[in-house]
Amino acid sequence: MNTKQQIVELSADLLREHGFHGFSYLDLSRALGITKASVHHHYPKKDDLGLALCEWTHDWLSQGLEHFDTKGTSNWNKLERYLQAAIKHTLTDHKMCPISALYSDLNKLSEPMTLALKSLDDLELGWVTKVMTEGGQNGEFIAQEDSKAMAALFIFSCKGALYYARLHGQDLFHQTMKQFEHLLRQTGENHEH
Amino acid sequence: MNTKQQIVELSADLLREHGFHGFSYLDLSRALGITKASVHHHYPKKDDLGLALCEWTHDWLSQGLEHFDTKGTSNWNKLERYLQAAIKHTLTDHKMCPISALYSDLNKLSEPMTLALKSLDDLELGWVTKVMTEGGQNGEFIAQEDSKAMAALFIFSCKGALYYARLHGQDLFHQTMKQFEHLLRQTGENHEH
DNA sequence: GTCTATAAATGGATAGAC
DNA sequence: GTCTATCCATTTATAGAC
Repeated sequence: MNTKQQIVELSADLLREHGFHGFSYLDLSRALGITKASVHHHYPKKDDLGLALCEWTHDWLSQGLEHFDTKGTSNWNKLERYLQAAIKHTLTDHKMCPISALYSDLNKLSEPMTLALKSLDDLELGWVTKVMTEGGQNGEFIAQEDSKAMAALFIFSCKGALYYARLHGQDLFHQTMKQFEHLLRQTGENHEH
Repeated sequence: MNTKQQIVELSADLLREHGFHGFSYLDLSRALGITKASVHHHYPKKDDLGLALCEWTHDWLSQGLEHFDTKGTSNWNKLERYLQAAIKHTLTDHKMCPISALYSDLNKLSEPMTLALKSLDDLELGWVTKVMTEGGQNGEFIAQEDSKAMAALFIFSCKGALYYARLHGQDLFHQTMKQFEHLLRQTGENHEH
């Protein structure tokens, strides 16, 4: 792998651990065994690196969604796969979702990065909306007049619960999403594994 | 108002606009017309200031919750008052919730501040849980096996929607919380104003 | 592509005079 | 309580040699 790719991969890790303003060119140079000036050669401004990270996140998210979307599974199962990925990523590997990581620095991001972030949201929100719509139509979920709002409810609950889990423990995450499932599927039963 | 109080009040504003690491002693000194050294005299370390901000937020939150809690109103009305305050604060005045602002910097906060933040969460979550429990018992809301999980769902939805509203517009906030209301109250009707 | 060297700015913090 | 002066570390960024 060439240096430029290594820089993005490493930055993606550091982004998810510390946020965009939580790592520096010095951190990158030390980890890669090169100098700061060399990092600047590949990404002159940190904003260039930031845009590359948005592209990286776009690919990361697309691949994830495609994987959750496997043909032949129920719509609820798609959401469960999303949640399982979130659990592994955040609760096990202790990394933030890269979108949440970028949101942490929202007020200091450049306009191009802000726009890129918005389009990442749209990708994620669009996917969950589609799942909600289909699940509502085939009777898996309760009927929804506004699938996008239900999708937002799901995403906010999941990401909020992941944030709080860092201070309040993992149980709160599981209980919150179990509650969401109950509301969405209108069943008193827990889901099967 | 003495200087020490002025510093906290101003810091609380800056916290809600830029996060805890998004403002500096220089910002404070310039706005107050004194030097950095004078600010340090009142709060030697920034962590001291941070703990004072947690206290300030505790008071701010307590007063808010007490206000929403007026006797004789329905439990749903209490949640509506909470939402109205969130709307005014964030969508109108363009300030973050101070708890969310502190969460933005979670990975860089000192341990005392992290503990203080957790206790702020507990205060808020406890209040909403009580409202959910009472509303469930008197038939206002759907029956809940886990009021705390429902409270968490409400808080995460509200705060997530406020975050996203900064990029995606206010409609997403209103639609999301309308969807939550529908799930909680099991009615197809919109709420009266 | 990588290096040395350096610039310019910022942020937190302290010593000591008034 | 406030000031001047200063320190030290960090971060982003550039010039120019190899």
